[in-house]
Amino acid sequence: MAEKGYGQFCPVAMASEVLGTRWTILVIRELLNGSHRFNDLRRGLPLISPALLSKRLRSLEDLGVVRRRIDPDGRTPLYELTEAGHELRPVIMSMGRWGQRWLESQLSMKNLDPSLLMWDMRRNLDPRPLPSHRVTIQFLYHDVVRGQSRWWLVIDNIENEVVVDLCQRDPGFDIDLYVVSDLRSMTAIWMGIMTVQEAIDRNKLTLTGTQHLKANMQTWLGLSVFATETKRVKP
Amino acid sequence: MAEKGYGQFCPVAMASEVLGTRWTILVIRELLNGSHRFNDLRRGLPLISPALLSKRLRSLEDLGVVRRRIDPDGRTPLYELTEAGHELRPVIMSMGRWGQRWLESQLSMKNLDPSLLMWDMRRNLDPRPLPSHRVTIQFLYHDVVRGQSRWWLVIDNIENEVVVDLCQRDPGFDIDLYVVSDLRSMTAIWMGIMTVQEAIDRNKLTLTGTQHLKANMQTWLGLSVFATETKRVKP
DNA sequence: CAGTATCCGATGCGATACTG
DNA sequence: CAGTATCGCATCGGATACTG
Repeated sequence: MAEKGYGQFCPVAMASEVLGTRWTILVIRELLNGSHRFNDLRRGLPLISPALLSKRLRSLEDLGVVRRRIDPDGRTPLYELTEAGHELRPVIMSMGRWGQRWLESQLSMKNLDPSLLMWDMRRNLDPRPLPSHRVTIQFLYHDVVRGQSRWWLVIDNIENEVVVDLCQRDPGFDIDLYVVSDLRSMTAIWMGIMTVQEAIDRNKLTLTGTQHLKANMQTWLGLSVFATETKRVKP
Repeated sequence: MAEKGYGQFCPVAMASEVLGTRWTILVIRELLNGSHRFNDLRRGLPLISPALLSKRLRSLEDLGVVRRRIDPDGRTPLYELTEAGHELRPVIMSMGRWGQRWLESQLSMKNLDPSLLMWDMRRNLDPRPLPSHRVTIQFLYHDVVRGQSRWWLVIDNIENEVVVDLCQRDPGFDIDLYVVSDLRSMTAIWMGIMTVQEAIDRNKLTLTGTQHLKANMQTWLGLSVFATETKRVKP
């Protein structure tokens, strides 16, 4: 590697020079998804080392893609996208669409991760079909090691604002719905490869609880933004 | 680097895992631009080593993005994009648009390369405003080292098909138009940062030859596909 | 919580030469 | 023309521990 660049004035070359370094695209994806704090970013990127995340954020700041601010409330830093950063959305979206269409889901299924899945669910959950009082949903992945197998989503209305909380410990509330599944199936549902109903029919998913929540799971469980993209390779 | 992956089932992560390796995006760009032969690809990627290009093509083949065929005419291999490969066009285009809008042109201008520029021009030249007989245009970059400073484009009609030839040696035909410029200015024109007329007005470009060719240069010189994208950073 | 500091190892990749 | 073979190094980034 005498020089790191491609030596080309072509905008594609320039762009892939800066976006092509490891983790960069995923850091931007997290920012686009609404993570702003250092440790929120880490949560969405469990395998990145803090040193590297820090380095990437700094480079992106130098590039004019990320702006670092101090949270007016606390004194903790916040990272947000600049206009240039927001305009990367089409890049990330087109990559995701292509990945969903053309990469074997088998590949995805090698990267199962209950923590990431639940974190995504928390983010995309659609509270509209839910009742207006507090709702607690317990997830149990029976094929996952203890300690990562049980999760609780608590959806609440606090001052007319919907708050979704994700817990790894029993929050102590009455459970409105129990969701029992294997991790693979739940991930497949999330990715749009299988519907809730199909999973139930194949005995991959068991729902126990209030009828309303059971019947509307496909709706309140907001899927991955790429779920509507049709697979073009063996699903 | 214990493992090379990101450990995420997210389609964006999967896609950037395979598209993020060095040179991959540019190899696909070249294939999208219509290069199919190994050495044509090398010409569009002067800094890649043949070993690495070979390796990338193989990976892309394994991925189902590239198909390798034997040219029926000769016995030389041809590389072409599969359907999955063609669907990467939105990814490359969005990256290019973003690069054109948000990356300082100064950066691009560090990567000036007359050979790449002429190769691009040859490819994008629009013959429609040209006369139907053979046209020869000589380019002279007065600030470029001898051996890379003079180029000839020969546009000809052979059996009702327009053929554009790029030469580094005088083809011997009468010259219909002389284009004299510095490499930086010509590249800026190509990238849509400056118009032909502006370059002439600023004494950055001199045209000598038939009136018709001079007057229509902005048209027959097909610009970079990203030239219409407006710069959002200092041009 | 939000990072830095340090170290070190794997490996990606460049350089060069060679072949069918 | 279309690659393969080989070598060796730089460097990227992972692991770990520590700090304001």
